[in-house]
Amino acid sequence: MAAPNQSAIDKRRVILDAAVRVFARQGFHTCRVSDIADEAGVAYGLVYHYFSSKDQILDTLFQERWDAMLAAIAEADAQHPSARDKLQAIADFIIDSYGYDPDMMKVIIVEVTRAANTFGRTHLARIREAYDQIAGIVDRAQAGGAFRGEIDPPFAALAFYGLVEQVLTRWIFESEPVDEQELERAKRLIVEMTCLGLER
Amino acid sequence: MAAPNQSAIDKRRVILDAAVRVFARQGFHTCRVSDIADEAGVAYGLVYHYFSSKDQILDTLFQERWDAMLAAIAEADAQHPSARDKLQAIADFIIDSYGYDPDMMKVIIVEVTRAANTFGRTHLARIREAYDQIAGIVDRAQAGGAFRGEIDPPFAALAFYGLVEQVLTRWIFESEPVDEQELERAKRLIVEMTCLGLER
Amino acid sequence: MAAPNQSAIDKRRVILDAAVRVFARQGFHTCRVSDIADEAGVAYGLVYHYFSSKDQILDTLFQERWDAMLAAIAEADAQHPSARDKLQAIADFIIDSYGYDPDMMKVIIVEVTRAANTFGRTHLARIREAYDQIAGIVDRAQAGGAFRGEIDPPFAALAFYGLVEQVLTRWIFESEPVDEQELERAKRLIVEMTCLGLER
Amino acid sequence: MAAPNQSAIDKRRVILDAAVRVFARQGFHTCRVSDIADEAGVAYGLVYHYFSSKDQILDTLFQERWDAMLAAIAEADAQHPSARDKLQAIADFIIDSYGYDPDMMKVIIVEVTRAANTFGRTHLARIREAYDQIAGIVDRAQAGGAFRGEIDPPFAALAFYGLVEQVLTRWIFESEPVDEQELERAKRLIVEMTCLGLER
DNA sequence: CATGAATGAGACTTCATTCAT
DNA sequence: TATGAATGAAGTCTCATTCAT
Repeated sequence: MAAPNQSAIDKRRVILDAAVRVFARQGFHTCRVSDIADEAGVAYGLVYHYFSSKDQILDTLFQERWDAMLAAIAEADAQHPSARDKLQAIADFIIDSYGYDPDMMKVIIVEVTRAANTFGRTHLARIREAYDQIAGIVDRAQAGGAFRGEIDPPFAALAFYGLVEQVLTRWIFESEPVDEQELERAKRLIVEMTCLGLER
Repeated sequence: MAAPNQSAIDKRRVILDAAVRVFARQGFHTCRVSDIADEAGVAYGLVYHYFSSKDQILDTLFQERWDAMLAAIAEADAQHPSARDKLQAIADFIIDSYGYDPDMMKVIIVEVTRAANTFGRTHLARIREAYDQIAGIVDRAQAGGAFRGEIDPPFAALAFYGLVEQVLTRWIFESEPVDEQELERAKRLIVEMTCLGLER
Repeated sequence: MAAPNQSAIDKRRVILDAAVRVFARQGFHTCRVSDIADEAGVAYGLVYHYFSSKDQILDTLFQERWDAMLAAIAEADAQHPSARDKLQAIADFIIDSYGYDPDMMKVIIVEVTRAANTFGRTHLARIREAYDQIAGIVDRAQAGGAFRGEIDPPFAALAFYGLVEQVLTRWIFESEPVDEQELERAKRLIVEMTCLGLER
Repeated sequence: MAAPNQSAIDKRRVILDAAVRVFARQGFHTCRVSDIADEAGVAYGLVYHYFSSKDQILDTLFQERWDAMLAAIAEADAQHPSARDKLQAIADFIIDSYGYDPDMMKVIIVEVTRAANTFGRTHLARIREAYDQIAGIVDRAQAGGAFRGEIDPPFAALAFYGLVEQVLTRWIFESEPVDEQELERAKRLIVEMTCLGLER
């Protein structure tokens, strides 16, 4: 009676977590709301008690995840002095996120991008924020002389994030789970590739 | 009855072209087969005379486009001696493809490449071929000493294609059309970024 | 725990009154039980503490109102000697009821009649009682010579009640509230029309 | 091949006719679209090929019927010189309509005319036209001296139509079908009551 | 008495696909 | 080749009702 029921199972959370698994497994368009309810072990109608539509579940998932992403980027920017270390921290965060919850990352990458085309127009601005923060890091590194000035920062952000996303996409399409060693190798190569390029 | 009607409007082509516009505008899952028929100006049933299903229309679109893509990569590899020029030719081809038919590229990227669960699965092997060809280019450049050996070729292919796709994705979700100058700038920066990296 | 809470707000009454407003505003079929609870300012489940179903709320409303109606008719019949005055008293009661609580009358007229078709079969006998009482008034007036005998009493009851209902229906459909003067005019005309007819 | 398929069964018509029976039997809100499809003997989806919603079926039914009603009133007004004969012709038309297709009249009265909140609202203006035409008949009869001037015409229209509707409503809620003799009696009494009133 | 989370049957509507002409 | 009516499975969402607290 003193504390709000912390021990009680938060059904909303249960549904959200189940949705991640179902979206990852079957895809947003292919799965049914009943699949989510079944996966969560709750009654059909309860999904609509907490969410107004199937779309809103995906929306919520994206928002939660993207908030964490933006926070991590800000944190990376604040913690590290060198641009390379900042990018490394961001890459680490995203790659570790995949290691921790590959389903969630699959949903974010596969479904939200697709959805941005139709109902997710709202999220575009939020997604852009991440790019802008990364571009800011590059911009300041160029000003400070650590990065060369030929590549304009927004473009550099595309390259960095594009590589990260491509790595995740590759993992997503592969059937086998990714081991710790592969995660570490990816973290290192992403930053190496971004900072040094291919040419000797 | 005598000659094969070459002059007659190729309805199959008309339907395919209409599908590109409709898929780009509404998304594959959101549009109806009747939308395609309407856009093409043909009767509902005719779509099913030429295609066995809605999926098959997208399949056909992807195959046509990806064949062209693979041919262009092979051509780029054959025509140019330096790895950098090869990559430039590939980037040029893809960027120009977008300039020529942005709807088509939008469909390929949004509806096929990202459709990990449902659609993309089918075409995975074919998509992989493109990566492998690019990786091959890098591999040979490393062997020849033009590229440094720290980045393994498949990973480099991810970086290159990831950047290209990211640029297109940005354009896709922007409302305004992209002008010629922007196309040229992108072509240059993609190769510059890939080959030289950010660090000075 | 000691005294029966007379001063306590009678939640059952609150719910019933709220239901009248909600049914009037949205219609019985269109509104949700939660709308009633919201309007009443009580918890969802409390509605089901006092009523076994949504139907039963409408039932209760009808019964309360129709009891009053039958009592008023009996009273009118008892108080006045002339048939015309009896009819006038009945018309006055119904019209004044509308003036006092138009929502309630709207519900009775619009929803119960509709409902009679489906679940309200029960109320038909009770509704018939009102007609029968009015017919009885006419019958005795014909026997006493005040009314001419050409119209059989049950039919006359239809004409009288039909006119009253039609007047209310008109008001119900109109958006603007009805003023006192209009109420009085209707009372007068209803009886005039019923007793004297149109022809000179 | 010459004539447009006149002999072909008009499925739209079949669905409409089936809807009348189903709405009359179960009520608009209580029946399912599948009930209509079953009653019509067509596939579920065909209902939606011809009508955009369940509501629109009822709309269509009302419009068809009310057009006939307005035409009949206009015809009655044009054909007969005396106001009493005009009213008689109108009463005849409505009563005969019930005799011919009681289900249709039940639907119009129970589901549309009384559906103040939701449905009727849309058709209000059209319904009003009928009242206005009847009021016009009364108005001219008063001007010509055939009717006395104490009752204002719109009010007289309420009385006339109210009685007709009340008679039909009575029949609707009685279980037994109405015989020819009863129809004729009603026609006569409606006009008699309206024109002469109850008092001697 | 009071609360509102939980249940799940059921309705409407959509739309890919088929088929008779 | 071409048409569009016809089919019916399937999915989303609603909401009356129950129940644990």
